[in-house]
Amino acid sequence: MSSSLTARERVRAELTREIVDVARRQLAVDGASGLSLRAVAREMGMASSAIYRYFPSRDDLLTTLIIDGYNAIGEVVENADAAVPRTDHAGRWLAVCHAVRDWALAHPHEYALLYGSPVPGYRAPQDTVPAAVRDTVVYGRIVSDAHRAGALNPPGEHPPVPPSFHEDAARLRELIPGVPDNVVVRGLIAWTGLFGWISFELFGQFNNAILDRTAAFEHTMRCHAAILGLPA
Amino acid sequence: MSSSLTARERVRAELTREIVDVARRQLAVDGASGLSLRAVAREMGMASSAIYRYFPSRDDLLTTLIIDGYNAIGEVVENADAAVPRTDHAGRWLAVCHAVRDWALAHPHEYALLYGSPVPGYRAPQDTVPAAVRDTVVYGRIVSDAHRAGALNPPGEHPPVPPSFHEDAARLRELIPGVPDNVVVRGLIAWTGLFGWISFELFGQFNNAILDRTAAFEHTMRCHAAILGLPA
DNA sequence: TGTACATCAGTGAACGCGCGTTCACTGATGTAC
DNA sequence: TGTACATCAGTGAACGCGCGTTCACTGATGTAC
Repeated sequence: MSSSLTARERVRAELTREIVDVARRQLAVDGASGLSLRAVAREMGMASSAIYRYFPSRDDLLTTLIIDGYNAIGEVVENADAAVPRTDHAGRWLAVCHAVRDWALAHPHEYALLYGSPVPGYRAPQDTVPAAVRDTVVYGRIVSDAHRAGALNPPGEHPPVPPSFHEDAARLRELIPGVPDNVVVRGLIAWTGLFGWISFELFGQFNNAILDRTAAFEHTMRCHAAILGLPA
Repeated sequence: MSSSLTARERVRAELTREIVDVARRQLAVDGASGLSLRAVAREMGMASSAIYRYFPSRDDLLTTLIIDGYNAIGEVVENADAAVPRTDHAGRWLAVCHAVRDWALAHPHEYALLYGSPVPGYRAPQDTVPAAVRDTVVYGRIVSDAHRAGALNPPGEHPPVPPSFHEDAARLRELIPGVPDNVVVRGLIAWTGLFGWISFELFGQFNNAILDRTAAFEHTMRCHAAILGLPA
């Protein structure tokens, strides 16, 4: 119960949250390498050394931002999926695609922190893993739901699966239960294709090449659904 | 003719090259944000101000590194393509895929500079464009060669093409001449899938998920070829 | 309810570091006659 | 071939800035009796 917290504890929780908020705002403006404890302290009107009462180092603050970011994407994806009828698998896939892209366009630097080049000198601790797979679980569930509904039939030829991929596919089935190897690959293709697209769009590779990106994205993700074998 | 250069000009050209080499080595170790003119000067045993006789600013040096990087990828891709018989279109595609990935694994920080998060505060000038599309031209040629050979038939359903994507597809046909819209999309999917994969692998998204990455990559790119409709 | 002590938040100065860029200057290389 | 002048490369000091982190200290909040 929150009323059982002492005044000190409540202030501490509040200030911790505020530090993270300020840091996130600076991240949004300057990018990860522009994030500095001193700047955060300055904006909060406190001594730079005071931050160390809340975060033992800059890297810990970064870790918090990363976990928050993954959770933000995870939440947005979960909500998008939940808003579509369970049996409309293609619709669910399209909804989550748009959700990720919209979030990325609204938070480009946060997206870059999660899916772009690693921050030099920073080693992500294992704590980020649960948050990092939160969205992935949703993609996997959509595909395996479709498979369980019996309507999943990826078109075209399927090259023979090499033995060692068979092992990796087995591991990936923790996220997409029950589907055969050729569906796992198509899932991988959709997954890397979704984020490959967004990264290309955000990082400038589509400049001078694709103008109506929303339309091109929508169409491309529809094609991914067709390639996955999701009934339209 | 190089013998017509004065001694001064020859030394200047040599030193310029050496500065770029040292900078590239530092980039490889510390990443883009760790690249500093002072460190380059230190390693070359000259005053930091001397660098300014060769590059007007740090950004200009970065631009040179970026252009060199795109050219390195372009060359590697061109060579890989050239080593495969012209009519083996799937083989050509697989060869260029491996070429890009091998280069990226060997030069992770350079790859990140080209395809990762934008360097904060750096605006890429228009000069980088010709080098940046050098590899893309090769992918486009493989697909349009296959199309011209009459053997290109992307399997599965093709969602209706929205009008504004039709316009973008027309622009993209400068790189993949002659192919219909549905092939353009599949080309986009293969392209974003290739780089999406490599970025995921390099930036850590495959940790704890895919172990034999070379096998998984090979298989996935084979599937991309099948999806494109390249005869195996 | 009041007092004594422990815990904690926040301060401000300091350490030690690195950076990009400018500027007046020296000395060597190239050019024109 | 030799001299006078212009061009250029490289120096070293300086400007002005920012950073992460540590440390001894003050003063307020919480706890135990």
